[in-house]
Amino acid sequence: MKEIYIETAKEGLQRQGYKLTGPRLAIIRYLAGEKGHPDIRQIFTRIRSEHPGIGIATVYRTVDLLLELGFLRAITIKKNQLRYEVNWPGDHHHHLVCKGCGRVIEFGSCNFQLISKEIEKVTRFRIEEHILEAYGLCHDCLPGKQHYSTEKM
Amino acid sequence: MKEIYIETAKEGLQRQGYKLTGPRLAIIRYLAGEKGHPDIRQIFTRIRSEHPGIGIATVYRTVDLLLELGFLRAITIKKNQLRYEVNWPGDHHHHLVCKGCGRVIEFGSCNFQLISKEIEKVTRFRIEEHILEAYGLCHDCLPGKQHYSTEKM
DNA sequence: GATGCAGTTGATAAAGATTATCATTTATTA
DNA sequence: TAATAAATGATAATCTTTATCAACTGCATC
Ligand SMILES: [Zn+2]
Ligand SMILES: [Zn+2]
Ligand SMILES: [Zn+2]
Ligand SMILES: [Zn+2]
Repeated sequence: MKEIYIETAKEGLQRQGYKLTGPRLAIIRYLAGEKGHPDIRQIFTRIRSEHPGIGIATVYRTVDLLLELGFLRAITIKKNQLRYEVNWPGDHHHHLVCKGCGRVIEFGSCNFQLISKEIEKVTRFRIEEHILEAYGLCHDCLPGKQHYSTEKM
Repeated sequence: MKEIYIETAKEGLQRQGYKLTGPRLAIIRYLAGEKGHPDIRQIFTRIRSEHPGIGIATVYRTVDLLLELGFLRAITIKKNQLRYEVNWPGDHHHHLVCKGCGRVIEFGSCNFQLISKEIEKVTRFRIEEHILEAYGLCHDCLPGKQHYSTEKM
């Protein structure tokens, strides 16, 4: 799976005329093995540990490129902080974020395609992608409904 | 509608112990009459035209406060740029953004609630809100499928 | 394998966005 | 009206993202 992704990304870059450079390969390999949802800063520091010379600008550039080519997805865990994850083929899922502790859970039960055709017809748009994020409280953060006692104490 | 929103927001602020200040009222009134999806900068410049002394920090603070209290919603039109809109009671809608021209259309046919209960059961989260944004091409941007000819010319 | 070149990189400057600080002002209550 | 805590505006400080450009490199050609 991971190897297939790496190969597919490499082929994709080359087919579109982009060079297979060391920094790009390092970023692709790292992302292919990352299970979480790192932000730019995390990607940068992780890559730099085994590829010390890399610059932050290259990370921005490569992440943008991988987004454009569809090898990455961007998600919004919290305001003003984009996070990234591999866009595994056939793995369509979304995220549930706990507003208490920040925990992120993925869920695959998306029913957007049930209404997208109708929306396309009405709006005459061609819908290519969508993002869906749900926010709430996880089981650990639920019980203490301290909102009343601590909010304006 | 607009007046009701303004009154509700004023009451909401006071009930939670926040002062009804000039800057806050100016921002609330402006937002109540805004039909689009302004960002912080737009809110700031609009408010300043009739409330010249206001500082950008106050706009940030007030917008954050209104978000927390549920009087505003944040949406993501494009990467790294939050935009805001009034959270009208009973008006649940989402956005369709054209990747070509940036045009934004709202649609109300959301079916997320059909799966949210199941997700809550499985994950033991309590879901409080969700964001859904669709991206694609509007009718005007569709015809010229110049992607092939211009992309790497 | 050497050569040429366009694409890429890293360093760093520049620009923008957001937050922190703090003296002054203001809404609210009594 | 006076007392008080909250809020504001100016601005410094911090972060984030983008622009610039000389040096470097993958890759095609020979
Ligand atoms: Zn939690
Ligand atoms: Zn989906
Ligand atoms: Zn809207
Ligand atoms: Zn919805």
